[in-house]
Amino acid sequence: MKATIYDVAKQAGVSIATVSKVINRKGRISKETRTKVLRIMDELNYKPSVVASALTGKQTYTLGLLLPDLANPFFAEIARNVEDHAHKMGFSVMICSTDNTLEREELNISLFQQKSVDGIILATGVQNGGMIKELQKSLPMALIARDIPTLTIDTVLVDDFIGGSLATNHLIDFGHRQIGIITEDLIVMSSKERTRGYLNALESAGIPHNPELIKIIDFDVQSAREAAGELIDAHPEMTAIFACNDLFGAAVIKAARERGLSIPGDLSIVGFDNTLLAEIIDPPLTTVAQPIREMGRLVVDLIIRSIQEEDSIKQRIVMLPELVSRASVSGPARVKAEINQPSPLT
Amino acid sequence: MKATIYDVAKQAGVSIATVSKVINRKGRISKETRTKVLRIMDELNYKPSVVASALTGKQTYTLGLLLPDLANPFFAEIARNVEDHAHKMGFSVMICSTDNTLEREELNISLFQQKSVDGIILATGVQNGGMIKELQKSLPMALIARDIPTLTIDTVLVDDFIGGSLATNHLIDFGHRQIGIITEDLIVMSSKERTRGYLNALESAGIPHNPELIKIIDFDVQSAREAAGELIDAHPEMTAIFACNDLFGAAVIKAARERGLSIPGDLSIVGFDNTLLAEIIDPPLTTVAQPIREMGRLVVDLIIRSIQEEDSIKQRIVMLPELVSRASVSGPARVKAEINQPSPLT
DNA sequence: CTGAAAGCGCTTACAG
DNA sequence: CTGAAAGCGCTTACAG
Repeated sequence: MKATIYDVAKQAGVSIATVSKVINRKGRISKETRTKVLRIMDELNYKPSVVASALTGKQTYTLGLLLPDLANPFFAEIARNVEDHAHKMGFSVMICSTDNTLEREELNISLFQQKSVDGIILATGVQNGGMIKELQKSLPMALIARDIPTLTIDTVLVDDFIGGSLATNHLIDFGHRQIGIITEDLIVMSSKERTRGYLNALESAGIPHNPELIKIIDFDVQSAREAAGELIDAHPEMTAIFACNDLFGAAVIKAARERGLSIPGDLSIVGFDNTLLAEIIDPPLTTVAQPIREMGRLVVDLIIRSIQEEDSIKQRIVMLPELVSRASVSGPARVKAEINQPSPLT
Repeated sequence: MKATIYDVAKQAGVSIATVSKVINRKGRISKETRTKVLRIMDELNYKPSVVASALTGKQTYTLGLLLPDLANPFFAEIARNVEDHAHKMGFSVMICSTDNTLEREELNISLFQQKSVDGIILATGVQNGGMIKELQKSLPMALIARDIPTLTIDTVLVDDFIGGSLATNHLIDFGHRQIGIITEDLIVMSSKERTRGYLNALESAGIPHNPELIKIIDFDVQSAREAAGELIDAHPEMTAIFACNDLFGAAVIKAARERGLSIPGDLSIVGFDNTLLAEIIDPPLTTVAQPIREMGRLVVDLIIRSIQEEDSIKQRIVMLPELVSRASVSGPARVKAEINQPSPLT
């Protein structure tokens, strides 16, 4: 029913080799037969089978993308941008969510292999560097928004340490001294770095850090909300929270409001990622922006290069995050009050 | 380098036909050779090539999913659930965003065909029923969260008319009479139906509807916010808005807050979809829930059935939406005031 | 410039 | 129960 290369060849009165050549613009073909073959292909609505040509040693022109959870806005935006640029480069993308379990990760990678994807992009937190190292020999891989420093592998990510500093300094600049942080498990590299950035910013500002102000939680909105609540209840002196992603930021807003706190009046909040969420939420969330679009474009470029060139030089592209100032941060109430009072010194 | 069926056959001292049979559990194979082959397969870490077996007339075990925008939380959640159930059934899924343009839609469908996907799930608003009808002959298709009533095609969607009524009646029950609506272009079936539900609810309650309270806009958050602003500014008598999706609902909240209105005190809002957004936002958004998880499961089941059975009976599954009551709705201020005043009659 | 033939890694009758 | 052979729809040397 669907036309094959044989149908085209027969109709055009040439061999399938010739048809193949005009499809792939390879070898020398006379203009006449080329146009004729092209015309027949069009008439028959012939589309070469990717699976057949893949079997002959060519590519499948599909990429695998592994991420923790497609329903998470940050990863959904990553996926969208990877997808867009991949399409532009002639690749489709197969997407799998792993919920960060090693089991689903291995399963899906093995699936990708069976389906002969040309390369795999990982946005997921495998700690299993050994496995990846092994796989990498036979299949191009790249990391996005993740880091496995021990591996020679194409990587594009944001400097999370700087991001954490940026967020914390912003708060410090506004006069905050008691700053809480809510972060994911520190085995996740990006969380660890953001937390390091937070600690470093405090230290640089000469603010002693209080370990009790650090909450490490699982990645789900509910725990974020509870953690924020506990933090707020236990530390009335705390005037600001750095939430290590926008989802957590939203959760902090909720917890604060439930306790009758106004934002930013009673509690300032800065998030991370600059997803749709930060924009849409009320108050709009001040956050550290990852250049998601650009990052998506870059991983795709890296992996395609590594697909097309044997032994391409691996790169590690570190983007600099930027603070996007919105409405969830102000000076702490105490400071405000001081400012409003006529200073005794004037 | 990667082991093939030949390697396994040689190692096991059998023919490739035999290996194939043990892989596919077909034909009669002695227990001994089966275990032997299985052992060798394991030793060689052999995984059958899906592309080779696909070429032999079998399936590719991949599904295509076409949606307007993966970065939109509603569709991201659809994608996640489709993906999950597809994996459970042994299928991978290739995802493409179309931004609802016909051009990208056709392009991506054609791509899916070249890659020999086993079936296509459409969550996208093609009006091009003719094309789909044609394609359907050669390739199983199913619709999710979309409707093309003129087509005999597997479909699972929510009853948008009832959804619209539910939302509006909820508002009416709370005493609202001047209810605005913000909806996408009415050529999108679901929007049209939700709006019909809204009108019908008003009519049933004997409330004359005011055409000026209906805002039809493009699908983007910015226009939603502007539209909400205009509605609020022009109609101080309006006490509630039905936003045809949660994203719009969030935009309405913003617009209202910008104007110093309190929610739900001054303005009640109900959304649609019950995405993560509705939960995370402040105030939590009362909304009409689509059973996204269930819907994802069902389309996958439908399309797989239609892949496996020639001429399967097409189904159209209409789920009933449910109102999820949260904090964005209360009685209108006027009514509240009356309630609070000692009634002159007592 | 064009074509015959082998081969990619499987599956599927068919024969034994 | 097992295997030889053809075929799926292409591409790629190689010959002419």
